[in-house]
Amino acid sequence: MTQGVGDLDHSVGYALKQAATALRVAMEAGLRPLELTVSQYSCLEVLGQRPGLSAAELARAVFVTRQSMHALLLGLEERGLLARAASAPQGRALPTELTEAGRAILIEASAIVAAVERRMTASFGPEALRRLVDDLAACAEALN
Amino acid sequence: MTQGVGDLDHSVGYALKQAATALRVAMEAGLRPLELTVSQYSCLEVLGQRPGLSAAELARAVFVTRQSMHALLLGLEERGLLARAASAPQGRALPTELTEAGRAILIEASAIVAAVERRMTASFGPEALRRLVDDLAACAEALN
DNA sequence: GTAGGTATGTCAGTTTCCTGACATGCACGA
DNA sequence: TCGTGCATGTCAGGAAACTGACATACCTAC
Repeated sequence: MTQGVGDLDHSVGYALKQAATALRVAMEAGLRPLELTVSQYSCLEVLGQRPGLSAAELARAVFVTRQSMHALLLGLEERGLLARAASAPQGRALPTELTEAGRAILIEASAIVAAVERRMTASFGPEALRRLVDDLAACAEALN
Repeated sequence: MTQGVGDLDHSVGYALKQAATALRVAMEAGLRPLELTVSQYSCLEVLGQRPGLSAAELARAVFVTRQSMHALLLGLEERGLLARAASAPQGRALPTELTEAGRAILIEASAIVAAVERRMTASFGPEALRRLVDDLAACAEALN
């Protein structure tokens, strides 16, 4: 079992990196007019679907450290796109929510990202698409 | 067509990011004993399969800018893992090749990464695996 | 032959994310 | 009650990637 990775054209890892990079680049390009980075958009999207999340919970959902999320939140709060509770209802966690401006820009951004995803998977049928999502989730699950 | 992304559990983009992140984390952990970053390993792996590539070609294969690849190559060359031609046979491109030490560490690293990939796709049959790779390649293709 | 376009190597500066560290608030058991 | 452990928020420093810029080498068209 000391075999190597083998031809990159048949490596799952390489294909995964290739697809993820292409998606990130396309999202960056699409979101640039809104002056949103992919991380910032991800933060808004998660917050739109799960209002009241703390910075640490957001960080886990967006796959960054809570330190990075902290800086991200400062920027978005400065732009008036979200608001953080001034004091913690319980524990230290500060619930965060989108402002009206945040919801507005999220609608635009989410439409842009949805269009990118549709372009990426235009050749997939609904069943193949669902299977791909499930397979990717299984990959992540197997490594955690 | 101004619909948003929708539930993240059913979003291809989110699943892709999740899987790619899990893979990157697992690779970082596996490669740490060799004191190799994922980018450094990727560089060695590509170079092992396609000797003589230039820095710019390597950069494209590894999905980084040629500036980043330049810094990467300096580090790997300093460690004696690869050697770059002193002058260009034609044009400005400097062919790069692995040294004996580079080939040796690549064998170790490639085995580690292959093990991670196997762990990630342990629940997949050969056909499902090939289909996943093809689907990911199609995703990348559709965005480029 | 010369000008324009493209590809490469390299330097510099900036951004973004990370690791490390510390303080605070809560839960649990001795 | 008190100490231990854990999660969170935050500050500081460093590593890794990026963009912008410039010089060089080739290739094409005029």
